[in-house]
Amino acid sequence: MLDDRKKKILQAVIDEYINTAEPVSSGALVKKYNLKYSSATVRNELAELEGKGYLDKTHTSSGRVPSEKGYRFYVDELIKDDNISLEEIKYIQSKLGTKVNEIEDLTKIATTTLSEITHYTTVSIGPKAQTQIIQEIKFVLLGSRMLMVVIVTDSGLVKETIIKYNEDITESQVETLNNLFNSKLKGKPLSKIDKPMEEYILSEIKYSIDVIKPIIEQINKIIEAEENIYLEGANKSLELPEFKSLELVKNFVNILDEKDLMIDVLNSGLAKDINVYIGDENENEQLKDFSIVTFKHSVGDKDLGTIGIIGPKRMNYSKVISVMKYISKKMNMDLKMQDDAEQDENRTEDDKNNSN
Amino acid sequence: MLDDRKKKILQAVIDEYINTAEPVSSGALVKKYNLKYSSATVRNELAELEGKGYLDKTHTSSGRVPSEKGYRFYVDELIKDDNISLEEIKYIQSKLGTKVNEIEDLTKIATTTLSEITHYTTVSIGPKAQTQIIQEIKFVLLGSRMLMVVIVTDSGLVKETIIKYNEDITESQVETLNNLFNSKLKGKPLSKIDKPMEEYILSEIKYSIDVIKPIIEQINKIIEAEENIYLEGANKSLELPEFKSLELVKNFVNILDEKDLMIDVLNSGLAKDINVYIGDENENEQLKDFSIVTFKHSVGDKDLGTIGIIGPKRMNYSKVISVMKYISKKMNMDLKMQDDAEQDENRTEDDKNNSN
DNA sequence: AGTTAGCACTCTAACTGTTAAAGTGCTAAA
DNA sequence: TTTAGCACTTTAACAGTTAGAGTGCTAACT
Repeated sequence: MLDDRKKKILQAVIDEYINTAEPVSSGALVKKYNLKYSSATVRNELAELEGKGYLDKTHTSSGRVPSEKGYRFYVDELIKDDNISLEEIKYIQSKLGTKVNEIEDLTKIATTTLSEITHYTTVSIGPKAQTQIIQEIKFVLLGSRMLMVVIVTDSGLVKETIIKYNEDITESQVETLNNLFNSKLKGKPLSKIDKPMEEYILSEIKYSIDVIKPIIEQINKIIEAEENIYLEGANKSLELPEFKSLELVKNFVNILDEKDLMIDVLNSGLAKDINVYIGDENENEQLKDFSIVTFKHSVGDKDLGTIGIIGPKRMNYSKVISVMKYISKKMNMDLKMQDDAEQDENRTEDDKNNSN
Repeated sequence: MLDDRKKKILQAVIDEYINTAEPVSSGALVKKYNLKYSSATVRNELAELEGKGYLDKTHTSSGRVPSEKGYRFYVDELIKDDNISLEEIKYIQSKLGTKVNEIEDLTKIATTTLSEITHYTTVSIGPKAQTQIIQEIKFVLLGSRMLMVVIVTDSGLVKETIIKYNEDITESQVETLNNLFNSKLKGKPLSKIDKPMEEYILSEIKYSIDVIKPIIEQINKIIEAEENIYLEGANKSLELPEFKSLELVKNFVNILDEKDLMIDVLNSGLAKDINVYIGDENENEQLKDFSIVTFKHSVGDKDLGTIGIIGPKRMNYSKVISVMKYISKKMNMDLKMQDDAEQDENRTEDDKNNSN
């Protein structure tokens, strides 16, 4: 499609524009990138690249600026090698190396680290509860009228909620609840706590509907609750030259404030890969002046959360993608190790059972 | 200090400025507020008010703008009656009327409602953990290597955390932990889980330091963790005319992003009252162009969280203070009722005991 | 053929000057 | 003590000018 010289010039234009945020002139390209052609030749090439839709101009006599098609080509074809330094790798290792007890904490640490290294605004959400498999449901009595429900899923996600009653709950009631819910729901996906299930449990249990009803309600609430969004480095973006426009700043703050929007975007990405949405490629109208890069992290097919970067279309895609790739790999390794440890645990138990 | 006419004119200037965000001229005052003096007389009064420091000018021939001293006088002396409509009262009642199981949820609802009614940005934090009294500590085994610690305090705050082990934990160990921690810590403030306590527990318990150590660490982490801040309506502020200045917008976003700063401000307010900080009255340099209004809500002397509004110095103090007062009263009533119910519960039990 | 020097042309950004409108402060009279 | 009247100040908006940056095109060169 594009010959080598055009590719090289296109890459130079985009690299330069990402660096300087100023329209790139033919003269500057020749000087800074040691091109062995004159500015006039470069001008002809630039005109052709513009004709093909890879570049734009801000006005008739201005330098060139990448179009969205240009950025897309750049992301797909032109950035090849890893753009991550040894210091950055070490920093990531030190941050992700700290022991955490809950997956969400690891996600938060990764989100913060990603923002620190790239200097962009990052967002993340935890795993989608609905798809998780219930490993255990535990009812715990706090005082005499407060019941805590704890649900543990197979990927180690822990969700808990509290129900307050106007009458006392006894330990034997709690025992019954534990048995009933576990026998019925262990191994099922969380989304299974639905209407038929509710009716079944209500028919099964011997005491008052007033005890069960709020439990089901409350469990459904935490399952359906949109994952809380975690945001880091909103202020960093504002230092970028594109945010000299008040309009854009307001749009940006509005986007970050509208949590459902960010949750949708994070959820829409494909698993097992890094997703790049440039400007108009975003479904939502509000996002058309921004680019978003996301990745889901998971072990096997278990969704463990999604992390994303949002910034201007003039984003340092090469750095962002490299750092994300590394963080993604590192998180996977950490979780794999943990998973293997659990496997070991199971195997040891099996061995014990066999030797008995 | 100020005669009645000056007070009246000062109030008119501030009311008008809060409405229009434009410097107020002598002519506009006479016309809009039906003053029975000519603009020339008003001009003389304005000049005197300026001389006394209650008003400022943006340039020699401009209208008047309230100074911080002016706002302070306005807040302390000039706003008297409640500025809250029946619709607003009903809306608050409907929002705060929904049943919640955890105090933090009530605080969040109140924060959101406050933002919706005032159209300002609101922030809140939960109760300070350190001062709470431990009512119960419960250890719950999830699977065989995951231990959950749940702490319930006297004001109904529930904190929980998870510890993962590399070896199995038995139910009897959990039992021992429950007995030991409860016998030692029940009725003590959360802050009491300190070094001497740690050593005592370690000396008392019969098994490995590897089990206890992470528990103490993890408990300390959740106690010392700065309360998560809850933010609502950041975008609403940006519609205000003061945020035509890019500089101010960036400052504002930076402030909201710097969570420690907001936490400090919320914590610094006095209990049992509404705190108003106008511009330079704020300790922090970054806040000098903004005003902050906060209140703590509590039952008795139990701190249950703090809610605040942040906006430009040209804030509708009268509306903000009225709405806050009402929400504060309403929250207190709700919690009082709940408290009374618990009292009832205890009394009923006492009665039972007595009748036995 | 492809490349390039040269030049006319375009557009922006910064600045200068001008003008109308808004508002004050002051003086002198009521 | 109040107020009408007026000179003075400042802003904001608009128009005009200019220097500089950069392009596109033509014609010459390899």
